[in-house]
Amino acid sequence: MPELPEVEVTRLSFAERIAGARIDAVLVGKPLRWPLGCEVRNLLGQRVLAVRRRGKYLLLDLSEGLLLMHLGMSGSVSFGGSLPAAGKHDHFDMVTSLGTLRLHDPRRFGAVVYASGEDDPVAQKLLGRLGVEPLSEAFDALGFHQLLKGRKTAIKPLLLGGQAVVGVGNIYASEALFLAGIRPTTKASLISKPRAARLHRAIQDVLVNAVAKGGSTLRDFSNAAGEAGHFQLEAMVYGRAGLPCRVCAAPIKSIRQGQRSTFYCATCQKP
DNA sequence: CACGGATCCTGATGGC
DNA sequence: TGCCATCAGGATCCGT
Repeated sequence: MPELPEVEVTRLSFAERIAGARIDAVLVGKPLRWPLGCEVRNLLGQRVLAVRRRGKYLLLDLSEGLLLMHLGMSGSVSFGGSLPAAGKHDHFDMVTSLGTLRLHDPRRFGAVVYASGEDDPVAQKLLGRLGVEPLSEAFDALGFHQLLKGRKTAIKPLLLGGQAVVGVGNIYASEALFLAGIRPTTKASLISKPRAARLHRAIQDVLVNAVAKGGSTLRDFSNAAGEAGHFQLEAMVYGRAGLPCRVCAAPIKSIRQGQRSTFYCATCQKP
């Protein structure tokens, strides 16, 4: 569920409410992708100063450290003053003076990791190789084109890799390539400067729109306050195999790239 | 180093 | 309370 828009919508839904909270208790459930990396008692008494985002990570600035949260494939966060008792898929509860922050993650590809700060090797291992933020000034069309020129792989799996740009996942990669009119199988190195500029713009547009709409989901995404997203009502290609293209009515195609499904319109998107 | 594939885990869905 | 195969929003690790 969580690509950049969902993570950002989640962040916006609880960042202000949790700011200043004192951590009173932490309950861990089944193991997540990586171990917490510290004793629970090290967290107690610390304050949550702010919540930031880097790629698909949520970064909770604590008074003496940093908590990195990742939602994996199936994770969601809730924050509130009266959450129900932890269920079988609630694997991290942080009870604070302002409410409980809970990570719900059936598949457990998500993680909560403690680091002393962003320079901590633990944090660097997770954040150090991430590409540029797509909604920041640092994401520029020329630099993006330069990066594509050096890569032989197909553009769609490259977008998922997180080295050229972070935050674009399987849904928005297909959507952005549709908006840009580029076939997902096109070798990155063969994309011309104007087409790279179009893709650069499409990535920003699709992500900004998704954040504005409250995040997507094919199923059950909701933010930390329990409100659902609406993007699925407007997907141009994702999940629409065999259905008519919303622009030209040709049937949307579905293929596999790197074990992931890709959707595109063979008419609107050129190799 | 760049690339493709296997892998972690649980649940939903659809064919039989 | 049927069983089995397939697929699902991510990202790392391991060969080549």
